[in-house]
Amino acid sequence: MSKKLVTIKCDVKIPFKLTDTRFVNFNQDDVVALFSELEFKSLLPRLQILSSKQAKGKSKEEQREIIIDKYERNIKKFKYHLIQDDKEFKKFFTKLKQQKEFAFDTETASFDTLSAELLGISFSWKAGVAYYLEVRSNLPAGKAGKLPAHHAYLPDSLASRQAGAGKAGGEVRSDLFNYKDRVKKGENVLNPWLEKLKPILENKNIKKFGHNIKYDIKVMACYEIKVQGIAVDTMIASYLLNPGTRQHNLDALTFSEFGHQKITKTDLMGSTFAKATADKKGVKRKNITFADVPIEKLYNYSCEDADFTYRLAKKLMPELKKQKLDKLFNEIEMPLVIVLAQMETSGIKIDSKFLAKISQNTKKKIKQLEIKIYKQAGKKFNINSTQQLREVLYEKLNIPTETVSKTKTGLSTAADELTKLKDLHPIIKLIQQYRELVKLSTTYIDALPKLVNKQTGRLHTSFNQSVTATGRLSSTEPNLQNIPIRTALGREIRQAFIAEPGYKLLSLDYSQIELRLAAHMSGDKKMIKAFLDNADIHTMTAAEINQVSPSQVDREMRRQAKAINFGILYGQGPHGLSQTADIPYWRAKEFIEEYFIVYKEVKKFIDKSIASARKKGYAETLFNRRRYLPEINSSVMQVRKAAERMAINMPLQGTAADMIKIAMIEIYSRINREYKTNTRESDVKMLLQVHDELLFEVKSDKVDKVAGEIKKIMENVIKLKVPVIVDAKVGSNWREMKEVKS
DNA sequence: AGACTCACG
DNA sequence: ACGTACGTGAGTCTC
Repeated sequence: MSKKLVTIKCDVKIPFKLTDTRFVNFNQDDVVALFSELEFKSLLPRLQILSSKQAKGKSKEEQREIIIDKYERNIKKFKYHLIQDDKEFKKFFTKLKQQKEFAFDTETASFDTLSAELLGISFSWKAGVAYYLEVRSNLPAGKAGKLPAHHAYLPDSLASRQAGAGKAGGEVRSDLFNYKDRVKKGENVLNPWLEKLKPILENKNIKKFGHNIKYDIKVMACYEIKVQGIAVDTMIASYLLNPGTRQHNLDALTFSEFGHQKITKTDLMGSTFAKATADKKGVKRKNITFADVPIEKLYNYSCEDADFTYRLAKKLMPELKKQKLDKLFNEIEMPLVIVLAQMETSGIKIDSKFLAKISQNTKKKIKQLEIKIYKQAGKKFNINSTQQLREVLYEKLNIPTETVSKTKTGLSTAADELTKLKDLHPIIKLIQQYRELVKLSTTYIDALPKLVNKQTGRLHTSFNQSVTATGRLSSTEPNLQNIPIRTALGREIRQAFIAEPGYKLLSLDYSQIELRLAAHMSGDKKMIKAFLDNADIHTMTAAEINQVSPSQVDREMRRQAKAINFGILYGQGPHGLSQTADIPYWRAKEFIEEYFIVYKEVKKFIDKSIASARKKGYAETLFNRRRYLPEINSSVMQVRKAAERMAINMPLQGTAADMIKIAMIEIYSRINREYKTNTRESDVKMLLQVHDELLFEVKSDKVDKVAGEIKKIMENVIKLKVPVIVDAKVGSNWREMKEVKS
């Protein structure tokens, strides 16, 4: 009997708390037995290996070797080929040429797609068969160079930037195409294998499958190969089929769909990704990359990727069709991939000097606040620690806590709670100011300049297409969808987002798109009329629920009406409204009742959304995007109500997301058709998407024309029962923007 | 790794 | 009687 314990993380659903996380220890052998019995396979192979006699008492490193060995025996049944010389390549290439569709996957030395050095590419067009082309020592030397700040990614160019072959040396192994001669003559030629592959990868009629294919597109673009015929991204296919989960990585899908456990990156590279604790201690972390993995292991790994990407594509596509998600997939999500690739590659220019200046000022102010806070508290403490702050406020200073809500660990110190206390003690306001400055300073002012790409001098975010439950995009490293705007210092940060000389930033945003969609989808006559009359919707709502004429609506009434209009979109109840509108509970309750009398069809729409989600098991958008809501039938009221709110919100938020995605695709095609210059640059670049806003960098003299064209595209994505209004603004930075008159 | 807090739509 | 708006990502503290 193994005594080794396995810790399992469990999400436990319990009444009134929704979920909680517990860690439970089990005997390892029991877990193996249990998982087998339940056919719950995900961890099974690994656990079996680790509890085998062979692995007992071995070090982590030795266990890793055992796992890899076992894995290599596992894939013996597959035909994975390593292609290293021209003879093999020619044989492979003859077969590739006959294919109408295939999966491919690129392996690179780093994860920075602007300078990712290609190590190899794997291909598969038949389950269980794959080829890995090693190209790392075939790179043409002497092509090192800087990316121009304004390189165009697609349609045509990404400045060549291949920094020779690095450590592998610029040895040219091939004599295809008289390659050596051409290099000697100083001709600008690609690696000969890549040159052969280029027409196939660029052929629109040959379908390509990939997993997170945006990455491979960007890598190939570094080699001036413009991948076309992008048919299936299996990550996105999985996302559309099940948007609620985040398990869309290839390893997880391979396992859940085929019961095959792939070798993981960690197994392959050891503790490369292990925590950066070593960094903090000043110990230099080993920087292992794919480049350091022996080719015998790497080719199997890569072939497995291509193989299972192919199999997944073949399996998931019929499933998408069956669920009627194929149109959304083929006409929105897949065409969007290339748009996002271009946006990420373009990046946005940042005024780092300006941020450095703000940083200094902010740091000074933070120091001053610290001193004042310590004085008020009567001692020094870490203000960033909620634990210590809680102790100072609620114990040392005895600030009354009747109104303060609790978190799992004790009394809350969140902004809302502090606002309630702001008149009770002078320290509260100081802490509020301190929090704002520290937040902006650490998350933006100091963080953004560090992420500027050295080659391009610009900030390149990643847009993730398979994260959100509603169909929105998300943005990481850095998140450029949450750049401050609500406070004065926040707006200063926006000022650091600038355009190149000779260019302007152009912003276009949908005006009240979710409310307009609510009007359209509910068919509510009063709401539709308000939008048709181009009236101020919040004023109209205020007039209706207070039963006064619009001219009698004061600021306070409008503010409350605005809160209720937004609250409705999220299924908010009286308590929530009383908080956001800052009115008593009874008043909020009255308001909501009155609101549903005025906007009868909105109430019906809400009820219908819930009923439909209950019947079908999912909420859906106008474009058939789904969000599964199994909990809408929960017997726990809390849980059920939460699912009902999601059923109300998702069709609105999700349809808005669908609309802007369609607009982006159309705009992208327009830009490439009309604004490509002869230097393969573009006078118009799409830079960012912030849910209902698109940000462009546009040649100054073309701003007016472009603004009009884009506005028209955005407004006409779909025909609604109400007008769709897009506001256009232009400026030399993201803060000071003036309306563009059309 | 989780909890908390807070930036955005 | 419960808690109370939807959707994200990141920095920091704590263990």
